[in-house]
Amino acid sequence: MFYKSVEPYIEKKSEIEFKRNQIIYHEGDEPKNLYFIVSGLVGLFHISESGKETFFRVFGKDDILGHRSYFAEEPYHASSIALTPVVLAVISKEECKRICEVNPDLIREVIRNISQDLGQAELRLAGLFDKTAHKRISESLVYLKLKHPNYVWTRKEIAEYAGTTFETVARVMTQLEKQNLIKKEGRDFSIINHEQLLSLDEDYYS
Amino acid sequence: MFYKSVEPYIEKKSEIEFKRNQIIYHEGDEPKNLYFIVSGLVGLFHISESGKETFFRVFGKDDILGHRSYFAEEPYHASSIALTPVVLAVISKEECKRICEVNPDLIREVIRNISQDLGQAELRLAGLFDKTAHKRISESLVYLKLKHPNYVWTRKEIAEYAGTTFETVARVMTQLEKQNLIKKEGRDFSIINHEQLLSLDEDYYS
DNA sequence: CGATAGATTGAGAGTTTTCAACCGATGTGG
DNA sequence: CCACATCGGTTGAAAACTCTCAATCTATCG
Repeated sequence: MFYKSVEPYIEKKSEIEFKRNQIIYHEGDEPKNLYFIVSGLVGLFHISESGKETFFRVFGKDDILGHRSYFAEEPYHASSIALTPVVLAVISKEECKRICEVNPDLIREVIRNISQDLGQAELRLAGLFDKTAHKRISESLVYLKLKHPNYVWTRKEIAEYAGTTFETVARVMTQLEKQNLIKKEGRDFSIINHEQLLSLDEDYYS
Repeated sequence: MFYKSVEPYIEKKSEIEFKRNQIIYHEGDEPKNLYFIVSGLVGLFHISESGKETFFRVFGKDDILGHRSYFAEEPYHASSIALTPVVLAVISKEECKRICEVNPDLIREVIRNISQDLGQAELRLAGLFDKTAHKRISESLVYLKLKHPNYVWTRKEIAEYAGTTFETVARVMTQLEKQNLIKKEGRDFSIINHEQLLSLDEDYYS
């Protein structure tokens, strides 16, 4: 959505390609560019001291990337990794500054987007404290699958999004399949009943 | 910090007062105003279905309030509550829009602020998944106490910030006092050794 | 000084993690 | 095109951390 509204204003455009699992930028680095996704899927991950990974956000076609650190004027707090082969449009900080000045819409868009992400992050925070792993996993399955139906999410990615371990994800998915709420298909899965999956009471044990 | 840079541009100014524990706005409400804190302390809390509360953010003098929802164009995702007696300057959405147009600095300030908060929220998310309650509590003690040294934080508030229960906070604080890292003073406490408190190994059990 | 909100401490329960072993899918080189 | 290597997934059992519930204590304030 972003890229389309900014593209006309770009003067110096360049594109880069990344293979699956390649790192686009590292946690701790100073942001030098803004990126827009031309094609592919990108995940934003944080790795803690103990080595545990957390999956913060997913980005898809036309999404902007690296904007939080750029506008926060901070180093990256997490690393962006290509989940599929990815093509990015790169825009330098200087160019971005210029575009923001001639086209205030970009900044309006970005501030709305970041504000929404902040709300979402805080509600996830509350959920991590409040909800069982079972519920968080159900919600993550719906969120991730709806957002990118064609990508095959690994148990590990789901776990890192939901804030749990891949073993727990596997267990919960087995249980959800027995309840006919999802269907495992190889390593992929599909959702049979969205509403029930989200309104889960989970006092069901087979 | 915000209020000072915006004040000169305000045409219609009005102030409201709140007593301790009064609710400034409710989760779910549609934002109609922006608020600036003239004096006092405000907490942003979310209450989940099960009744568990989470403490998202603190606001103090000159901070802006209600901005996330305003810029996200969403209803409030949490409630703002006066932690002390509070005086707020109220600015209508219309006025805010006008100010943003004549004074682009406000929006630059806000986007930086929200971006930093998003980073912080996501790192808390990662910490909730990764760190022990003990460590999260130590960090919360430092954060809250440094930010507002004169406010007497309750165990409940600390717990809701750290993502744990007040009983666990009480236990950890007792332990930290035995290690001479903090000192309990009535219901208040002071920090004796910041660095050690943050670099805690916690394999220490007395 | 009594009332009340907040704090402490103990013991037991429960979810989730951890560690470990094993299984199955997928993809590649011979 | 098969065989094997590898990555991802499943399942079990035990351990661990934190929560919950409950009883008791203590600041603080009218």
